[in-house]
Amino acid sequence: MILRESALVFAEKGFDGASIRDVSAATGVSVSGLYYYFKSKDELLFLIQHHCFETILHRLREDLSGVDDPEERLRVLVGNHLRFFADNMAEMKVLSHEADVLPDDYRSRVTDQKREYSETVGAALEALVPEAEGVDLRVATFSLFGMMNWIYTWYRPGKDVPVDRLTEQMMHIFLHGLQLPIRASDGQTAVAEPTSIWRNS
Amino acid sequence: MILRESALVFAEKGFDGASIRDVSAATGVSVSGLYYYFKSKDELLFLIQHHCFETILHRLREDLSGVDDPEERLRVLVGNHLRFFADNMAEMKVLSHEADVLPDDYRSRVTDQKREYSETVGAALEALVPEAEGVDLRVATFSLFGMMNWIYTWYRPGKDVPVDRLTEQMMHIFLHGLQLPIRASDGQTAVAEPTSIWRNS
DNA sequence: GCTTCGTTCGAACGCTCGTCCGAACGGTCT
DNA sequence: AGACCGTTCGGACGAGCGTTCGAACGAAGC
Repeated sequence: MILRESALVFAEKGFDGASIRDVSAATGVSVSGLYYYFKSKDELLFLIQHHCFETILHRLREDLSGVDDPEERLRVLVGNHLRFFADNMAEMKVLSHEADVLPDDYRSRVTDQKREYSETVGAALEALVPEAEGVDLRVATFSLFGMMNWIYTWYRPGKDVPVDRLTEQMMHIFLHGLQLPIRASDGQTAVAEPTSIWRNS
Repeated sequence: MILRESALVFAEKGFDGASIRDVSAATGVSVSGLYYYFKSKDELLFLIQHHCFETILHRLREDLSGVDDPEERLRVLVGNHLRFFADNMAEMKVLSHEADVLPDDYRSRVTDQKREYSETVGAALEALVPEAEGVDLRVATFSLFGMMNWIYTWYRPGKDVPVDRLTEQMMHIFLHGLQLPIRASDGQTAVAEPTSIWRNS
């Protein structure tokens, strides 16, 4: 598939750093042949990103349907995200890196997908910690995304822990942390109040 | 300062996407004037990255000296990282994005700095959870880095929570998570064993 | 056999890229 | 005054960029 090969090239050299001729060499399709399939280099990038989000959103809706428990929903979500990431590292690197390179019309369509995705995550989180009024949901959401998305910089499938364990571990960090005892202000150890730092004031 | 203005340009357009003429326009220095200060575009990028790491490493060593408590060391580390990030969003975006664009000789020097930095973090973490043999330190370390580094995609100084609170919140997530009760396998709630998922087998 | 259609390509277009050259500037020394 | 020096610049260089055009292909329909 041309999209996949192109994604590899863009992931390695960056979108601007890779030339159409690089893509041509990698895919075996002539330069003008590429322009038969895509009407511009921008559209090629858009198609990669759009197809990627389409797939991940599709799978997410499928796997989430019928799952009601908030924590379980989050687990499904993280598992899905990490599995897709690990299976499509090149595409996801392109997705993370070249988010704002596209001209407005293309970009807004990808942004819409991205918004739907992160709102799904936000909703799952909100369902999980509804009791904490004034929770800084934004920080929590993006911290989770940060953990997950950053793996394209270090994770090597086959050498690092498998995706299932990665999911477990990140879920654990996010829900329970390293689980050190929390020091109370009187110097003794204590269990944290769930909402201790989650209030906004 | 030329380095700072250049970083802004590179952050906005990407290193390959930005031309020397863009940098010239942003800095007010003529194109050939720039080549009086830097012998190539690559060197300009290198100087930005190198100077950035130099500063952050310098401050880190300063702030860490005399701090012995492992948890406190981690707090200093996270605080430093986030503060520097928030104060130099453009440079840090360039640092994150264009890490592997440089030719080998430049890149290896930046990689050395990066290694020193992440080993400092790794050591702090190891000191914090020494009791857990077979801890997957790698996952923990990069999850923390992910949370922190990802902020360049969403954090807006002045609009989001201040850096101090951000530090607090990320520390809390990383050490204690959202603090939901952990379900034991018999269906009752229970307190997690600190090392529960941190063993490797 | 001839035409049409979807597909593929080599070669060229105009343009922008990173880099370099030679001249010009304002000081400071003799 | 003249010579030198660090600094700055306009303008040019070849290379490579994204994109386009017209020709060539094999298969399908008449």
